[in-house]
Amino acid sequence: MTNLKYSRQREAIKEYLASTTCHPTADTVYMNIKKLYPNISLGTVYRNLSLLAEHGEIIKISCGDGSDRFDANIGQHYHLICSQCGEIIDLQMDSIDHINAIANASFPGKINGHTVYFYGTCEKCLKTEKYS
Amino acid sequence: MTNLKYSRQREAIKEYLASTTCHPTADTVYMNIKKLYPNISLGTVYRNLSLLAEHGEIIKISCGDGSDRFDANIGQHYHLICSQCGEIIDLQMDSIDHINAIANASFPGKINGHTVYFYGTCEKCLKTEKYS
DNA sequence: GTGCTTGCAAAGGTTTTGCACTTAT
DNA sequence: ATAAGTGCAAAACCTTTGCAAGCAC
Repeated sequence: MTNLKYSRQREAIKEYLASTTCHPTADTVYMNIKKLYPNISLGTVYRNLSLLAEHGEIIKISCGDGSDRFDANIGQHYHLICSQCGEIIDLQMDSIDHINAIANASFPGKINGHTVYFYGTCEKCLKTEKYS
Repeated sequence: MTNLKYSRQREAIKEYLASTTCHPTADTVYMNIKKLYPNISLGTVYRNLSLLAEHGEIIKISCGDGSDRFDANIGQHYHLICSQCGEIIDLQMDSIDHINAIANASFPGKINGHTVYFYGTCEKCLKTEKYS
């Protein structure tokens, strides 16, 4: 974990991520930062997203749909992946940290964390759904 | 979802997956099926793994480490990803299905499933760990 | 000045796809 | 006979990396 020296590009990436709740992909971040810094390269975006994730300033979401996504919200929260539109939506919900204890109960190793993705239908898609 | 016609290759893939609990990648499946059918192509393996997952005969595990993994155990169970050796281990544990209800409680859409990956240290790595 | 950061382009790894041929039904 | 499956190779896709130049400290 190397030292971080200031860079405008990284700062812009952080700001952009903080400004949205839509969990963009690296490419989406790239497209948006480009508006401000037209010369930024995709490699720089990837490098900074990795660095920021490594330093715990952002979260990397790998939901297995091709590209990873990124989230500046590092507080404890969970995600819903809408089966219809594919969007990732933040869930406000009670803690489910106790599932670690449940998993640990009969496991000979040691569990210290978890990643959860919920699947379902988001509010928007539910409203326009053809089949109730 | 197309009809499935019998094929030796697909049958071999199913059998191989059923014979192991180690959650192989597509490439590992390919290597192993090759022993039986030396001419099988990687494309065929990918096509069949997708088909089988689509039909619910196997599960695709995307833990975000580069390659997807596959599992013939389609019963309800969870996985631990060992932070030290990277292996994926099946967890026998009580149901945590109630987390859907917790997530649903204050969500305006509809939740009907979840994917959980636990992180920690497997038994083997725990034993050889330097720092207690 | 030193070392982290950048842009660019090339390469890497994983997965998908087009095509002509083969096989199951 | 027809539609699904196959092998092969190329392409697509996402991400990482080597390098020389630039910038922060």
